[in-house]
Amino acid sequence: MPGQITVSLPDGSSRTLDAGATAADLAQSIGRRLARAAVAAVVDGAEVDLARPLPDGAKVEIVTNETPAGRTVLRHSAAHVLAQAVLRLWPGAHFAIGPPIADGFYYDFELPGGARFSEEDLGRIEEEMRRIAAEDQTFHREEHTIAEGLEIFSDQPYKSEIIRAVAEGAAGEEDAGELAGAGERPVSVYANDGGFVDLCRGPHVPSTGRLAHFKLMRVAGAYWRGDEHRPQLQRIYGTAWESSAALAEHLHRLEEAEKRDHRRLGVELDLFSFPDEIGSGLAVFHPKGGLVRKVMEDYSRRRHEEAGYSFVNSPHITRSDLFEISGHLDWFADAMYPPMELDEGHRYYLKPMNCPFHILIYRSRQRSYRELPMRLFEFGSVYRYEKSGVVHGLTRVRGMTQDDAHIFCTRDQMAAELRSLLVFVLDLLRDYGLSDFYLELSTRPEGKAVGTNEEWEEATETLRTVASTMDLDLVMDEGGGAFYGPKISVQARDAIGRTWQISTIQLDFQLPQRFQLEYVGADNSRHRPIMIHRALFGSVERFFAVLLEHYGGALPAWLSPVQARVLPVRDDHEGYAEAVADRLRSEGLRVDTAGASEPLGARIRKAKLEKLPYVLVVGDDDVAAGTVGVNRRGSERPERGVDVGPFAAALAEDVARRDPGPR
RNA sequence: GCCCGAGUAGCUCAGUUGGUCAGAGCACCCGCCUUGUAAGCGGGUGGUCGUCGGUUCGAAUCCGACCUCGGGCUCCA
Repeated sequence: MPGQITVSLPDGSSRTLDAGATAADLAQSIGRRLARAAVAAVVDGAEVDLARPLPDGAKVEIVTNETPAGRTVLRHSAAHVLAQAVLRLWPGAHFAIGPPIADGFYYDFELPGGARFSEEDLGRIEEEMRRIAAEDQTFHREEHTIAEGLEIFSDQPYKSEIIRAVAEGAAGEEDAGELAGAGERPVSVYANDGGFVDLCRGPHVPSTGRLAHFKLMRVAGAYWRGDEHRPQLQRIYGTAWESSAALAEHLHRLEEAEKRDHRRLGVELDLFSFPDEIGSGLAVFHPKGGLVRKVMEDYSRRRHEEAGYSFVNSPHITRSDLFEISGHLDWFADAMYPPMELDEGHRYYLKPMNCPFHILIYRSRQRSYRELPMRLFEFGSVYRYEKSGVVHGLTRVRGMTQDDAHIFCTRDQMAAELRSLLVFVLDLLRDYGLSDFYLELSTRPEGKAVGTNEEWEEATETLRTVASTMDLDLVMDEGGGAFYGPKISVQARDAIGRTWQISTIQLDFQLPQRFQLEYVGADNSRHRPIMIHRALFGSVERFFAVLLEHYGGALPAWLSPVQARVLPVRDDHEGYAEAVADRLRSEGLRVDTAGASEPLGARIRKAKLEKLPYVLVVGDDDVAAGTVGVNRRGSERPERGVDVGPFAAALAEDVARRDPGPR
């Protein structure tokens, strides 16, 4: 029928509309609720504004605000409004890029006269954003030529730079969200009724009035194009959601995440601290934290022993010669503590890595192919002079202990060795309670690497092949390898879905050459081994932090510093409480008692705040019957009259099996 | 390293414009209470207000430098 178009919907149905109808009209024709929730549309596979007229025969999908794609549109639009607000408040400000990100958005600015945002400015900016939202300004999309684009943004150096990058076909991925399509008029901009124009590919919500549930979170510095040699801009982070409930839920999640922050739990549970007197990024572990570490390490040692590793030890400090040979002083020096001058000009360095030491152990005598693979393991403490701004709790420190091992093997052995290693890694991590993994392959860091292209290619391909057999997602990290070789890292998602880099496995053809390592083969001639560097925890400190956050401080019984506390109801039950504690200790359990100087409720509360797996209460009935009252972490109500012997045996069994509960 | 912010008792925090502003709760110590599943009562110890310097008659409060921490950027186990 002339004057009408027909479009098809995702459910296979089709609808007929007047010619010139937009995606908004389509949504409206389907239902008011859909129209209200609609923020954009996907027309024949491309995301477009709701105001775009639909071509006849198009496949159309309405994007609603509560979907991931819809939230992205909301957030991109909110970033746009943020920029509009800032330019209203600071006339002459320059704005750079403002993309949506996970849970929110940001925008980078440069204020006139070198002015800087402070946290207090966020309130004013947010107010201005609300005003713009209240004005319900329409977003108008326009497409321009390069020349027109440069004219529109003639007073905006960062926008101009992006447009010129498009013109030269050199637009990076970062810019992609900022620009437009192809063809003669590749510069797409969005203009608001208020006279504000931003470079943007879109789509945007139809008007600013659709944005209501947003909040500015923080202000931070950020280098232009992520390059520390370029100007530093001011970045404002915000979050935006489709409803106030979704926003509130997001803020609540942030609060919950804060409660399981390992730095906070470290203080609350008396596990570790960072005394100022020692210096930034250098932790001390208190008795309870030290005990958790010991349990972690003991189990790791046991597993390594079973997996055919040999245990070695090496000093924390070495003469510079070692790191000259290894190449660390050429490639890693800026992450090393400066040297100590000793013994008439000899320079000594704290070690930032263990590998050269293990290499010297290998090289201490002639090796036969019969000894390979040789797996040398050490809990090796290393020191790295991290830049002051990057130190962060136990996850980024200046002194750490790696569960480090170096495997020396033949080229023929390396694929099988890597494969069994990956299985070993994942199996071990699962025993500590992590179960959701993916792999990352880091390739040659251009300009910061030793070795030939062929060697890197072979090493990288070997890792890729092995990784691809693991039935896990594999993502690329171009240029993220170590200076001597590519690496696979194991990333784990924790209980609330955050990802952490845990293990790293690096394949190295370089250090064996630099140290001229050899083994005598079956053919009676000398060959060069290759090396695998691997740390499964990454560092004991970081892994400790990850586990603390994963469990929210409620460590499973096998890792818990105190597995059960016995509480006598009255003074006269203390003897029995001690007897119960001793009975449990005889099963190898870690148990303490808390006498009746405080009311039972108060002692229960303290034990709960310490997140102990079990609190055992003993009173008259228990003394008479040889039982305990069991208050198990995570269970609704306590269980009375439990026989001590079976309880002790069951708990000991849970510990032996590294049972993950109770939480 | 860079940008923003913060450092007041072991912890969490109050301290208006510089002048009894050195405080509270928890923790800790001492008493009393003798308790059946998340805070019993009373008393007490404890801080040169991150450090050093400056402004001032007078600084926790204003200024500067440094240290440490937090949020980011860059970097990374």
